[in-house]
Amino acid sequence: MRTPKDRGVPGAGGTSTINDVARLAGVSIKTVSRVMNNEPNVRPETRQKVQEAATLLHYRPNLLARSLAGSRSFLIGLFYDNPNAAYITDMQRGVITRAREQGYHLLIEPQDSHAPDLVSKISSLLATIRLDGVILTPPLCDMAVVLHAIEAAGVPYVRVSPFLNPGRSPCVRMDETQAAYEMTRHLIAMGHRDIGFIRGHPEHGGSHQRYEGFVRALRESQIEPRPEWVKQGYFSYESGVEAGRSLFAEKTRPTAVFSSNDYMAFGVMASAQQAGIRIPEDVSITGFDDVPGAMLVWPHVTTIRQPVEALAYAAADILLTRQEGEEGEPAPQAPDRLLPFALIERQSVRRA
Amino acid sequence: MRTPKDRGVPGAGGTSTINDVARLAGVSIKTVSRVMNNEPNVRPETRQKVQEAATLLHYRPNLLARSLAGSRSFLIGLFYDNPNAAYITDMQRGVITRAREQGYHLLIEPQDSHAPDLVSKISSLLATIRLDGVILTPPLCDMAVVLHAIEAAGVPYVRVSPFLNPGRSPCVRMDETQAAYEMTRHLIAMGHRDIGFIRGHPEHGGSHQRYEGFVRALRESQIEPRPEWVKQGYFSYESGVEAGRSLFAEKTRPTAVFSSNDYMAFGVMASAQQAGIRIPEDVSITGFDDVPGAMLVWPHVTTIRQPVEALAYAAADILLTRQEGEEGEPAPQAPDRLLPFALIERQSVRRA
DNA sequence: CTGAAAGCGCTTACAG
DNA sequence: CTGAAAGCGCTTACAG
Repeated sequence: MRTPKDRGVPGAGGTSTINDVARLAGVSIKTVSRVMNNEPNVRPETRQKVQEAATLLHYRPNLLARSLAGSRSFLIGLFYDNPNAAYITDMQRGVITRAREQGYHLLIEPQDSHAPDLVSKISSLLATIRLDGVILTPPLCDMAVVLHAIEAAGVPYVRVSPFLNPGRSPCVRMDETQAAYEMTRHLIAMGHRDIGFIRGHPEHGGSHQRYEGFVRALRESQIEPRPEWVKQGYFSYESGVEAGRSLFAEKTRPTAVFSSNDYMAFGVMASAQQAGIRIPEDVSITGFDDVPGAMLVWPHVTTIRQPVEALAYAAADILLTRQEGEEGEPAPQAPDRLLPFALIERQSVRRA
Repeated sequence: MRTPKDRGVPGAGGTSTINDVARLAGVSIKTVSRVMNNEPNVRPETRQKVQEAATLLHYRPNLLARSLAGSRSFLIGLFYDNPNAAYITDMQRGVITRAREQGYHLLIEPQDSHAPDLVSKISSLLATIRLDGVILTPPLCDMAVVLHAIEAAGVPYVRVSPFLNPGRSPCVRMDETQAAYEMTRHLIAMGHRDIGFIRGHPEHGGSHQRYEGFVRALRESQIEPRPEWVKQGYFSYESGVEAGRSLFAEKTRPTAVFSSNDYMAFGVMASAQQAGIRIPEDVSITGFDDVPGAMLVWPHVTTIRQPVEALAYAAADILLTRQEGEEGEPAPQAPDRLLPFALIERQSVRRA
């Protein structure tokens, strides 16, 4: 008779434990622990003996036990509230790629940023399961209450593309302002001076940065943005349709429209089509993000490629590198990591 | 001086433990455990005392400790190898929705189904972290070696849309054959008799079922499928372009093309456009899946809506319901759950 | 209805 | 270079 969960013979179907390995190798469990964690101060022969025993028994350290006894859980949490499937899967892929290099796993925690109990949910989660780090994307990364809850729980976190509170935590980002600036410069270089703009969701920091880059490029060319050509959108296809309708109903029409993201650009294109406005013959369209759909619509959309997966990888890297580092100070003010974007020219823009 | 990880005063910033609650409530930790797990046999007053103490201390049972001591980890794993972002996020959403109802969390484990060490990776993962259940999607759910590894680890699993080995595990699915059958019937009802077909990736069971439904509907109307109108695709946009080119290069052209998924349908549409073939005037197109892009391309694609999120919810439900159930027998041969699909008519089909 | 003891599988802090 | 002891925060199996 053994414990209720009968593990049977070590290595035979059931899982073997550190005790099984220690016994087989003829050492203490502490030595097995040292070997498994690649700690120094183990005689080479001893190390090998242990490794052989571990291999023989198919031994894998139990993550849960390591977590409870030690100071690491080997779990990273990804918090988000974003309906863009491509963005989410790219983020996940980037984080997992880096996490796996170090034996970490990813817990995904989609959150409703408008839920009244958002903070208590996060606090509760963090108390229930000790995460070694959390990655935050917009708009959660700009919510002070969220940051506060995570800080209160003492969990390290990295923010992706934050807007508010720079310096409050390590961050990864691309230069959204510069990207919008360059896109606008591109339109101007193509001969456009009458350019409309569809703003993104006001709760997303990127929306403001993109607008800022747009205005900066315009003014640099002595063009004043015309308020009637700047429409508010919410990053959704539908909001793009509506913004497009409103824009194309103005007395005079711009020759180009810069949408703060691709989905809205698709909406603008649909509204143009309904109004009998041809793209790019009558009006040029540009987007932002380079989602897969940008190659699906016709004409294909000129846009900015966000390095989402690379941002995610970098965010995980900050978390895990610090983890491995000295216990001491949290690395001398880790500077934000800035990743490059790319302007992708396709068929939705033509010379004015 | 306390332990190295100084938790400070219970409830003040740090996390409180079952001991803190027991002390404050004046009971044993076993009683606290009973209350937290909603077990019977606790006097109402005792229960209340404990609950008050727990609330006061912001007590949350440590998931890792529960896992190690008990038989549950409160962790579900989702294994997949699928590039379709919408499918993945829908799956995740469905699983998480159900999992949260019971305090469970989701670990995502994308896998390369062609990796030579796939099985050892899965075995290793399962030994490292005791999951309470695993959900498998195509093509992983049809790989015998994968099923074997999970069974060897003694972890319950549910398969989504499996093709092979029916009855080997609980499954959730929609009737893919019937869906393809109905789509084909729809085309026939619209006057089409010359119908082409783009097959899906041969490693995905659905590919064969969809083709089978197509052929069945055709034969039922005394139409024999023409081999030169059946092209092999691989579920990707590019493979759709290629299949479309090949199809439209045949001496005679079908009046409709049924693609085994939407992305290939988009590719077929692109190849048609390049060949100067109008949709739906010259040829009707249908897809399968109803990905967001189906509403982005023009004309919008008539397709089959898969209940992905509902399938995921159902899969998690099977896992968690069994979890809660009797320890004894694994529920008398849980029947597969069959979920309804929907045929979505849009603009890519017209009467022949 | 309640609790004391043992133990889950590891790591920590220490001693040698 | 190695190990014995204690403990992480819970649940299990019992006893009363």
